[in-house]
Amino acid sequence: MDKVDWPLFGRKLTGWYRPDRRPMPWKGDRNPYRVWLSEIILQQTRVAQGLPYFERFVAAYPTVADLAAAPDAEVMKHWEGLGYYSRARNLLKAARKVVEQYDGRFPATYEGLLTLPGVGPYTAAAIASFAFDRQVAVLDGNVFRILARYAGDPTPIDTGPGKKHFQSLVDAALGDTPAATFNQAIMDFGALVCTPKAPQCPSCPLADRCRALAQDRVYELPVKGKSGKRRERFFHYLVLTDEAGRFLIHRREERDIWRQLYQFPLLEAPTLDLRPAALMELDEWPDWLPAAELHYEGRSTPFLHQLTHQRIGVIFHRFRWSTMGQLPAHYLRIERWELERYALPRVITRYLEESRLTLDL
DNA sequence: AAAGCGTGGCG
DNA sequence: TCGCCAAGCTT
Repeated sequence: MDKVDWPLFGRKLTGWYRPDRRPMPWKGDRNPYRVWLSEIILQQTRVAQGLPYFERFVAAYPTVADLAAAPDAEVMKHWEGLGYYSRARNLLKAARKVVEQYDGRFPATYEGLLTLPGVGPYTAAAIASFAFDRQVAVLDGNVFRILARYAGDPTPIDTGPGKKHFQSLVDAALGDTPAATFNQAIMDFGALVCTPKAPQCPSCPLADRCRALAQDRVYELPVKGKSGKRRERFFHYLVLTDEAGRFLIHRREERDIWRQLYQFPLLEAPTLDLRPAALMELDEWPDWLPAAELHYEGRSTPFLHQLTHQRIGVIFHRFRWSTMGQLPAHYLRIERWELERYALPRVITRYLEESRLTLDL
């Protein structure tokens, strides 16, 4: 097998590249704060989905010092709906670290950037190249796919050795090409030409040297292990209101999805089909909630909430709890309108939208 | 080192 | 409908 001519790959790639083919508000921006913010938002997230969040964060927090000074709950609220909420928690940690330990300035090297929470190899390389002109290549999903196809390389991409292997390939491909341009070009190329599902091979400028295309293996590459099956879960939310129509909520703290987001009291059960009486029989039923004082007011239709590794059936059970008095620690009694001030999982905001339409709440 | 972490769009 | 996957990181 002949060795791949990586310098040629780099020349063709940068020859194809035009910044305006895929406009993004942060493209060409060299401000480390905005580069970092955009890269965190775009981790495992499509540009179209992240874009409004970027605008919102920049407007709310123009500088890293503004962000560092923000309350946790406010940042989580801004992040609401974007998913992977550890990014928001780490965003704040990193902003505070920059302010407190780095005098308000982002580290200007790949290694320095890696010390920030939420900044891994990809993000450090992106910031180092875009904001500080460091000669480092990014390795993201696009790069894996493009290189695996171009080189016809069946090395699995989701293992330690595989990542190291493709890092060496992209390093070779980068060569002396200015890294900011190369990195932007290869990611745009992956988004516009060498796409996962419907790659534009007939019009691809790299087609004449693409080994996957020559061997008709484009759709088999890159190789990755098969995804495990989804965990099934069933959530029963208790929507408890007092005589004034106030709600009971609390913040999720456990190592699980939606940490630091707010929700109604939750019972997780082995099934979705539970009547109120069966609900109260569960071991999980909270001691502080006297079943005799509750007046059942109906339940929602089931919601199916799909996550990458879980499918969650969710039902909201409405109860009137007129004597709602002393609350357990960490539970909040709030007005209906105050709900909007808390960061909520998507399934809960969807329920609230729907129940507003049906006038249930 | 593998598993866990959200949400939405697309074929 | 369903699985894949999108500018990954942490533990």
